[in-house]
Amino acid sequence: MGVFWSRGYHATALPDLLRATKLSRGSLYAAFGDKHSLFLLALDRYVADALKRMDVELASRREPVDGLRAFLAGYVDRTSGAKGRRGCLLVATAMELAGQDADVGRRIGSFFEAMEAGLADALSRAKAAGRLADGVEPSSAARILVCFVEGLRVVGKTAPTRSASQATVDALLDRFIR
Amino acid sequence: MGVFWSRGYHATALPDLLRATKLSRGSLYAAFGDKHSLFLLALDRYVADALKRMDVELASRREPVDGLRAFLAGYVDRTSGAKGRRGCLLVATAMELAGQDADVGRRIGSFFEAMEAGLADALSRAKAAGRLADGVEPSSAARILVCFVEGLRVVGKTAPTRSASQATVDALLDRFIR
DNA sequence: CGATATATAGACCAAACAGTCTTTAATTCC
DNA sequence: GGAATTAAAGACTGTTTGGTCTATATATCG
Repeated sequence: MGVFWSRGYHATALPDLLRATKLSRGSLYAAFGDKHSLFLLALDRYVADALKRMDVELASRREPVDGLRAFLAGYVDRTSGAKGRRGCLLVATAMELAGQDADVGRRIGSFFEAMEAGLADALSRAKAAGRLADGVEPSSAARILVCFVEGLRVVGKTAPTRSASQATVDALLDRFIR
Repeated sequence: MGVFWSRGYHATALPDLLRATKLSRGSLYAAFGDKHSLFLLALDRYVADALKRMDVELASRREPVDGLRAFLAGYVDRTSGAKGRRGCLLVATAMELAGQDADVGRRIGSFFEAMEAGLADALSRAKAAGRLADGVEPSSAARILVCFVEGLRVVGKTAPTRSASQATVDALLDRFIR
């Protein structure tokens, strides 16, 4: 997964995968089929990790606003400095393959849907607790946040400072939370 | 430019470029050097087009709020349906190359800076005209908008409907404008 | 211990890659 | 119209690509 993450699909060559998996050529093909199948597996793992992490951060037992803060803090962490420069397998894959590869396109689409649903849920709970600013609708705010955090990953490629990213996130949240 | 835009750097092969430029192999190398130089030229053109369009949309002679609406409407148009699926050369390049290719990284970084500066300027004018919601700071709002529109391009890869994108943009602007 | 199954290392393949060079055709210029 | 310049077409090169296959070593098991 790591090698696809760092270099993207097309730029990752078989020797890179052999080095990363410490498998021989034959064993790799016996275990995973071909490069594309292996990539799909890596992408699935990346997506599963991301969704699991989001579930923890936005867990319904904690304060929804704290959950949103934790969720966004995670993005600040992953989009600043060297981590930011490394980028995001999901966003890179969306841009590189989602338009042409249906298997990939479906995965990307359903990930965004899942993230939006999780955020909408947390936002509704925040609204029920009276913590949302006037006129904020959970569903559209969730879509805004999805776009915003994916945009953070793009801008993160220029390795902004953590404090700048954090300030941006705080300023955004400030418009939605009371 | 179009062929790099549709397929990305690594996935674009010499034959694709020959077809697109209608040049022979020799002429293409005589005119542009190598693939990488030609790509940089295409990227520069794409960036110049984007900045020029932004300057028009946010031009200081018109109402700043109208300018922001026009700017965002352009993004709605380019990130919905088939256009959305085609994606954005700049974002795709940021994800594919910005981390490893310094020439590309600089161009991406300065583009984001220029966009942020243009937006910050329009937002300050809106603030001076009393059109910004309470507590909105032009500089941080500009950073938020940069992230948001780049995120729109990512999510646009799943070809959302125009009305959904427009609603999201409206909901965001609603938090900043009065 | 000896036979069998398994996994490794890496030779090997055809195709595609970026880039060069030569040959032929089309222009331009006098 | 004929000489000189330019551009086109595509053959060619060495490398690298994803993928297969064979020979060797390692491990498993009766």
